[in-house]
Amino acid sequence: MNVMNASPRRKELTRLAAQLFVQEGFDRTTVRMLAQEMGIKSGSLFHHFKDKQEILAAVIEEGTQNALVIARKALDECASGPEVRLRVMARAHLETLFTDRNAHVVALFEWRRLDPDASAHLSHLRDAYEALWVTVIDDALEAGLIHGDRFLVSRFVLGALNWTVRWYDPNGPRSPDDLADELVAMIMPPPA
Amino acid sequence: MNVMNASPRRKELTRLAAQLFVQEGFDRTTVRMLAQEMGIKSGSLFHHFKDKQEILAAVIEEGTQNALVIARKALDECASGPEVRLRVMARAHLETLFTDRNAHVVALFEWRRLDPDASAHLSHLRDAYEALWVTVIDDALEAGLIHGDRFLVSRFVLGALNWTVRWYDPNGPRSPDDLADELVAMIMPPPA
DNA sequence: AGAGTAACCAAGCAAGCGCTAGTGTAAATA
DNA sequence: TATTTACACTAGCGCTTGCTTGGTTACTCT
Repeated sequence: MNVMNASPRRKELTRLAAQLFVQEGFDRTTVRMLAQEMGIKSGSLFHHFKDKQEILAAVIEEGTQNALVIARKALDECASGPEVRLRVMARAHLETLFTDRNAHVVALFEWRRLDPDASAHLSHLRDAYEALWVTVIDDALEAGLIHGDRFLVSRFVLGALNWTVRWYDPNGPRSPDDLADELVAMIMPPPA
Repeated sequence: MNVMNASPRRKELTRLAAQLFVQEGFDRTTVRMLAQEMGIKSGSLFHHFKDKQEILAAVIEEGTQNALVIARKALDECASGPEVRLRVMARAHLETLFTDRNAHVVALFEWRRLDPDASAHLSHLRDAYEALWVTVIDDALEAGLIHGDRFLVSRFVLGALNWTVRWYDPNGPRSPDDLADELVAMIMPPPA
């Protein structure tokens, strides 16, 4: 088995796995299906991954890692006021959600299939990402841009954004940025 | 096999199945697990349900049916203005979501496991429910209570509400009604 | 040339899967 | 009283599952 996680082959296999996990769901995706999609035999799969669980963990880690990087970069590039930062954060969220769509759908809907160890490790990553959101929401609240309970507002906003993967069509007329702006507009009083 | 769907025994079995489906996920729930939870042997299960698929369909149908009834009743009982109707609808949504929690979690996260026939049948039920939402949102928009695209607003609101099943603790200090009110407050400009 | 290693394969095991067939039994119906 | 119906049982078939084993190929580095 390949001990190091960074092999480029492994990364490509992880991408393919993400796609299948979304198409079929983790439980219905067999190691034989995964292998076929990757152009190898099922036995060879276990050279790259310890077991099926580890493939799932790799998929989720990849997606969450990217989300964190993109969000941090987006926030760093704009040192502007809380309104812009809120919009930028929402845009960054949808950007990751739809460029790494497969990985994120897996992270959102197959998280519970992770074994406890992997779940604990990945929870830290996810918490780091959500912490970014909380600061942005806090600033917006303090500036009087939005109103309500900080905890509830962030949950509601993240829920609305995450749920987009269930209905949004990236090939439709609306861009992800449009979506983000509309959501921010919805929770902010109209410009006087 | 029991042809009629309305047997009280079957209804109880459906409730138990919903619980297991939430705990383990549909795919990981075996007919043997279901049978044990029901206090019978796995073979006996197929006297009540044609196959495993039909159990899933029964669970989802039960939940969606109830949601529709509760929402209609709530709206009928208040012929008030659009603001109250919006609040009432949000409350009704969360009320069903947490009294029939198991069934709804299954409906939200295992829908794709339905075979095409069952899915088509149940889609009509779900569409009827969502149609209620659209009228309520439309009225609120027309009254100038909220602003934005009718399609996007309803998706965002439903997303925020549905996502609560992932983080809300009914035993915590906040009631579902509080939650509903906070969400409505979030998307409405503060009272002048 | 020889050693080491990453990537792969064919074959198959043990366990578990959904589901069926056939039977027993107590209560409801004729 | 005879027959049907509802519900449960035992036993197991045919198949798929995740994963292992033991070995081969192709490439790189010394």
